[in-house]
Amino acid sequence: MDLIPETPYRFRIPRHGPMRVPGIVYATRDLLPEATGDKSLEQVANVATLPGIVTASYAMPDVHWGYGFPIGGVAATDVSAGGVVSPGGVGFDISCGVRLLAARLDADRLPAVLGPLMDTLGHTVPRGLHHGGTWQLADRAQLYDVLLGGARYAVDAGHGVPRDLARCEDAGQIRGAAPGRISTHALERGLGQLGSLGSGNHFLEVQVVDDIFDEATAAAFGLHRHQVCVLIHTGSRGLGHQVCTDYIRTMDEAMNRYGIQLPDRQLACVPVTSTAGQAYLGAMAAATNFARANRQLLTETARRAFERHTGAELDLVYDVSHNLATIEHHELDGQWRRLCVHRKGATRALPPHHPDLPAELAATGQPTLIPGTMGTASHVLAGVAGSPAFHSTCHGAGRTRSRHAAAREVDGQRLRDDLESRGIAVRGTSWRSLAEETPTAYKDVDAVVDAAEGAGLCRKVARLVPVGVVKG
DNA sequence: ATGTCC
Repeated sequence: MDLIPETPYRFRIPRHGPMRVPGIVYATRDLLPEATGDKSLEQVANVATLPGIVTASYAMPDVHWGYGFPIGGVAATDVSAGGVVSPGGVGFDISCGVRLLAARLDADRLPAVLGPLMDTLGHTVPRGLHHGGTWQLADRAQLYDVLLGGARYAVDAGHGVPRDLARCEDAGQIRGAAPGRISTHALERGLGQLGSLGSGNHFLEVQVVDDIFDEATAAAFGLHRHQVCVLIHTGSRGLGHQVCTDYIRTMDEAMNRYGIQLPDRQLACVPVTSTAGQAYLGAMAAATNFARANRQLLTETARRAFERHTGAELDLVYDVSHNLATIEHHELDGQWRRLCVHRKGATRALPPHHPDLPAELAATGQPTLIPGTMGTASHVLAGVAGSPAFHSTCHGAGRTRSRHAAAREVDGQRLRDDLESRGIAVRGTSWRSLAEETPTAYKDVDAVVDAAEGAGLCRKVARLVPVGVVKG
């Protein structure tokens, strides 16, 4: 497959075979997926065959192999031109995302309290594959309230403060949620999991602002150097996973009716305007509200731990999803089009003065949060004017090795000792899950955000480093 | 990512 370098930060996969648009990969040469094993660039080309896709099939600098679509992929389809929606373009963890909290506390106060603080977080943050959450919902009716209301419902029920909502994407509550389009099985899986972290690369970290690249924007976001922060990375748990599983099956069966032919069955999709397409988008929005309420509940758990050990309050900087499909208006060749924008392992980064931004963020552009891998830095970015890829940027470091390979090559206990010796307190769940998340299985997150900035997708605002990790 | 197989 041809991969033509166009700039130091952009490569092109020219149209070939059934591709309707080219592939565009934003990365440096060093960040491109390995030639062996990782098939993500073939996946970029496969996505370019989707009915209704416009402009290009995009990959972000953290691109790697995923289910059907690459992780780090962005694809938009034209709703009024037979454009499709695909669950594989969102991912299994619907509305997986990141929330950053800024403590009214500076790093010099940490050494005295870090151990007990991490112990409390370790004991009170539910995590791991099967674990239930902190908010035991009364019944399915209350779960419907969560699925319709998202973080807004959680705050209204006392699990947060109104200011939290001003700093959530979509004010914490995405529109169009249709809980009735979620299977009983998915509802049952979600019922006990609200306020839980999950596993894999999900984490809750205590971090310190290590570097500021744009003082004015950092100040507008509520961040300053040496400030203590909490970063929460989690999603919609078993509920979102089951929604994805259910609709992949539905669409795989329904696709023939629409005469859709694809190079990979994992791209299963239907027209946005079809019954199944509308049902998926309604279920996906409901799962998104679940994920946002989930991050709201974990915020409450973090606030209680900080209150107890430091007395410091935690202010929400921002909450953003990186696994989502949304209906958005974009101008293409001078015409405004209604597009279904899939971002899978990609983050929306609206430019300054975009109409969907709240007034207090209009001047800065959308805050975009990039969780690093365990023991490495995380980043705060902002959207920029004129960015390509429907105002999207990267979402994290991006895997370079499978979980299996990582666990084979790394000893979890030794990794923990290594992190502790570097001053990072670790509260994990199992040695194996720790080993699977070794930083050596990921790209260099600093290089990823530099490439994203170099490509004109966003700009850097602040860099944070971890001092305590609670790992799922 | 995920009750890592219905």
